[in-house]
Amino acid sequence: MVSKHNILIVDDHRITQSGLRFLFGSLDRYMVVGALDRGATVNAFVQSQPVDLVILDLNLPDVRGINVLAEIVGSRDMTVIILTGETHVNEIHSALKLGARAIVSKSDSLDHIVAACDAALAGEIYVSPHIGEALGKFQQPPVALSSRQMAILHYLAQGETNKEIAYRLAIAPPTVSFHIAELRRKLDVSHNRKIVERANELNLL
Amino acid sequence: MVSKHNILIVDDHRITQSGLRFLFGSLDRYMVVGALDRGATVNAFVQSQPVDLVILDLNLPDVRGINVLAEIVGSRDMTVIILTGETHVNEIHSALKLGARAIVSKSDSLDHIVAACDAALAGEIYVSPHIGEALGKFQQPPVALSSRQMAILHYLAQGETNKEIAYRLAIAPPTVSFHIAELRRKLDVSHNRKIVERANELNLL
DNA sequence: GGCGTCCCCCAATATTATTCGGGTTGCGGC
DNA sequence: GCCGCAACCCGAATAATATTGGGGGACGCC
Repeated sequence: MVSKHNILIVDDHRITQSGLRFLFGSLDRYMVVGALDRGATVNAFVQSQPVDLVILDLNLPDVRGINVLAEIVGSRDMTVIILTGETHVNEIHSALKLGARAIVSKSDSLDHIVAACDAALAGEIYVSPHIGEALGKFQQPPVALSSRQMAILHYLAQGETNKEIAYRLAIAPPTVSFHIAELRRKLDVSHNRKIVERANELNLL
Repeated sequence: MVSKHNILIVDDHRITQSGLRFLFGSLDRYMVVGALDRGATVNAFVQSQPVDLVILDLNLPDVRGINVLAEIVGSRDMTVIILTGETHVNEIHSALKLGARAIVSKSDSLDHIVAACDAALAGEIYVSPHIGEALGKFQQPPVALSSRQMAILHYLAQGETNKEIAYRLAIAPPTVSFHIAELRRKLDVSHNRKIVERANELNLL
């Protein structure tokens, strides 16, 4: 290998940065050229110097990691992989859709992290076993809500009363109740007070 | 220093484990004797071999880190410090109350982690700047709920109806409504549907 | 077209929640 | 003791919400 791959680390945990630096320090084919703890600074960095691979945490203090991804991906010849602590299924789907080339959990072994980098740079898509398992558990809940039901769920989550929702949607209050009853049925809960909670569990919000 | 301090790491992020191993490997006075990623295995470990210092993550996959702390602290001559990713104020207070000797954020620099270990072993209590700042922001708003209000809030959070709550507490439904109105007033929300949400924000649950 | 299905809507009615006026208890201070 | 105060409780009237039953429109399909 004639030249090393330049790696940029984006993670607010200093200890994680340190661990990654140590890890890649032991590998000849990689070189860490920077480590950032804020999402807002990433774009400037990748435009100021060549970066081949970005290792991005989804959980940053200032910006949602997913937004950083959206901002930098595709702008130049650069591969982005996600290294995430908690596993939020819909964020992972979004990341892949946006063009992330690999997803690894911080709970995965170091071997998996390296494997993800190698695979991503080779043009493959890599999802670690830990993440894959989590994705498997969440196989599409077959709860399909109509647009009306979705809208009402949305307002419900804001804590609005039926009357307010009725006013907003320009329908009669009993109609709101009707849709809420449908939500209760589809979400399989007994009380209205549990609907929002359940919807959050299912990532319907 | 005649002997090294034995450190046990408890953190589900392998990369963090690795970073800590690397960090303490560069310090003569410390030695990492183990790294666990499950809370359930901690107790067995500390009883099987001498451990001077436990570095504990609060966010573990199986058990709440705070419970692990409660289980192991005081059982023997052992110091526990908390190394946490997200900063949940009430958990931090609980941890200190339970006997944790230091709190450090994963976002803190490595120097702070080492400082926390040194201070904790010296008998001091150490709270990192990052954590201290977060604690400062949250200066408890003085929302004091009566025991009745607390009980009703609890059932409310379970999604029960007024009638059910009335039955459980053996009081009349209108009385439940009365208490709920008090909760609305004290929590400063306009709708019942926001009470639980607000209570969670204020860590009243 | 005719049929089935799904989503949407509403009025009348039943159920639940809230407000209001009023009462009890317990507790610290004058 | 007596006052004020706060927390607690209730019944009856009122307001809000849920359910039921019925109907309309859009779509796909034979």
